[in-house]
Amino acid sequence: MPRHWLLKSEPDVYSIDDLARDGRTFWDGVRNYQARNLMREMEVGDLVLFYHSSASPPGVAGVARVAEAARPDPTALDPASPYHDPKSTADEPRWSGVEVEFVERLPRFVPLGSLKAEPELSEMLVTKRSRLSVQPVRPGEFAAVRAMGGAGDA
DNA sequence: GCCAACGTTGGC
DNA sequence: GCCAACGTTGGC
Repeated sequence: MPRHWLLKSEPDVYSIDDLARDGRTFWDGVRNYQARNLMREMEVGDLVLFYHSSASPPGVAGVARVAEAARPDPTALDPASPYHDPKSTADEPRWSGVEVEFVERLPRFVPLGSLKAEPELSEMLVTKRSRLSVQPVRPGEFAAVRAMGGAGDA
């Protein structure tokens, strides 16, 4: 059984439409240890809610899938990258990312306010831990959000 | 643009 | 190891 996750991206930087255009992308730039550790747990085939943060409104825009498990994030070693981390080295990479692929754009965007208003989702982390950019999602939560977004059977 | 929440850094 | 200072995230 695949696990389920939520990944946040600012749509001004990289949106679900960008992923739809690209087909797949390497999820780089995560610089939080808890988020990194969660990404390292991801396995190929795991399903991802694609969340637009710092948007108006914020919310879930689509679904992606883990295409490749975690590997070192090369932007940490690149001095020209905004994600450069001088404490990361090639021998001991500090940060990781995963490859994700586009699955679907939800027919209806599911705003954060709707997630918060749904009793079934009262324990969902995105409604409580607003600053964690990579989150585990329960199977029931994943299904409920897809249904709220008007998606058909998977 | 503001600010609350919260993660990280670094002095001691 | 503590904790103050600081920086960042992200909702509003």
